[in-house]
Amino acid sequence: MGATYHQFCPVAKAMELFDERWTLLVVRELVLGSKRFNDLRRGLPRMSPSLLSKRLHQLSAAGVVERRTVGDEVHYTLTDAGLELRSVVEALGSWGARWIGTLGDSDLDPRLLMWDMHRRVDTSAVPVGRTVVKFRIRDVQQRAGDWWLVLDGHDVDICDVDPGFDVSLTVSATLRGLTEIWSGDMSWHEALRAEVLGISGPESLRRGFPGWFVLPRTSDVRRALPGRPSISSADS
Amino acid sequence: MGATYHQFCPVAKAMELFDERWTLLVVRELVLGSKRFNDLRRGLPRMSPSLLSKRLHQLSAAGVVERRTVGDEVHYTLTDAGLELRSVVEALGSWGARWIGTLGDSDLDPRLLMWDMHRRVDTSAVPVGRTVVKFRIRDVQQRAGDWWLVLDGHDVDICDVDPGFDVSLTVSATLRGLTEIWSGDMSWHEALRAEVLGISGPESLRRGFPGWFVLPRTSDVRRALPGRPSISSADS
DNA sequence: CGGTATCCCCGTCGATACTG
DNA sequence: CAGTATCGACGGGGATACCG
Repeated sequence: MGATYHQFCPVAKAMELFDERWTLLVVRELVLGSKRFNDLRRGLPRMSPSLLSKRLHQLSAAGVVERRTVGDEVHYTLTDAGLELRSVVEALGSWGARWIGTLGDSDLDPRLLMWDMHRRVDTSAVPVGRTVVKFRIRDVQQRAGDWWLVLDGHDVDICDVDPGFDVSLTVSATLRGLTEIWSGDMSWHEALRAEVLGISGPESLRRGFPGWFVLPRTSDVRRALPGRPSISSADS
Repeated sequence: MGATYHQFCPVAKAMELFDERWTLLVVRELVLGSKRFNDLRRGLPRMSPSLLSKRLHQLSAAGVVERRTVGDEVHYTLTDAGLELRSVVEALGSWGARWIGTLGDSDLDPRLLMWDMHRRVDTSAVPVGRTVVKFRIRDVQQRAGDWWLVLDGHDVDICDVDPGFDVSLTVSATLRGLTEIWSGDMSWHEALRAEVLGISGPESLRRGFPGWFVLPRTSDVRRALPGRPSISSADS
């Protein structure tokens, strides 16, 4: 499959596996906890199912991934070798967060963003009972810009069609703004002040809302570049 | 050049650069200290010069590498962003050392091995004056199996043709054996006992010889796999 | 030494459809 | 849900030659 470098160096041997497109992103998804084929797909929207299938086979052959049937579900999990790739993924993520400049428009994807947000909800921080957050991504055309996050106990669902529940809170944002919050380039508070973000609903929910999410680890990485421009605030 | 993943994730953005074949190995060479085009080539024997050139351009465009003319020499050096890739290279190298099993025959390369050994000589450990070590890789055909390591002060040269100096020490080894020593799968001592290595010459030199080299960092990594089989010694 | 230029092949990947 | 099948293009990259 992957071509060999004909080198004994362990970096080269490792890269024989990981220099293939998508491979390390599949690992990233598994590190983040996705186990099922279609969940992996949601985290890798542009990847074709056949290629995902192929990569899972390769990773399995390499001893990184294990495929198991659990009840009537198929689970892909990391082996011990795979778990130790977390350090590689984190090193790359930290480097990327520090050194990659402003994202291009084509890197912004509401589906992927909402999928990532939905899986990083801290359910213990959300009020008891059902809470429904409607997201409106202002600058994305109707269909793709409306999302409903349904929180209920430990269940977190993200829908791109109206599930029909009463909406507890409505969040409006630009795609870039919400992505920059999520990336750690801007705080929720800064975004509100800059009006790339708006939250409407009962004050207690509005205040609590930012705390319902655990930002990705890379959001904490100190930026080396002037980087993805945060709101250059004259005050504060 | 490299295709985009259309993802805002910093891992994905980083991999847009590094999922291309050879790219991270070029970075590895720079991390190891090579600066000049033809030195880089020596550490990447199977890479075509045009591709190396292209990769250097790409890395330069990405802000990882800087090309400078120093006197009449051209130097490629890592920028601050590039220097921080050391953590990525080391994470990959450690993972590879732990989890990659036995090397295939096609991963063994005397040229690359001798090049790597030559640049990890601890000149302070070598006797003063000129010392010439002749290596004979037993199982490699004449031409490719004979190497001369010329040590003189801080100068270290490796030759694949007889430079004509008196030989101070002769080392004979199998290609796999010497590679395994270098990889940390076997100690010099074990190799001597197993007779995959032989050293002939004055005893003081013979005894000192192993200490003239600083093994790669990954040689210290604890193996997770039964792995590249070390000599299974009944005794110890 | 420090690269470019060229050429062409073949494999990868993307897209889409389809199946149990 | 969990994949496989098929198919075509496109361009990456290997090899080699060549240049200042």
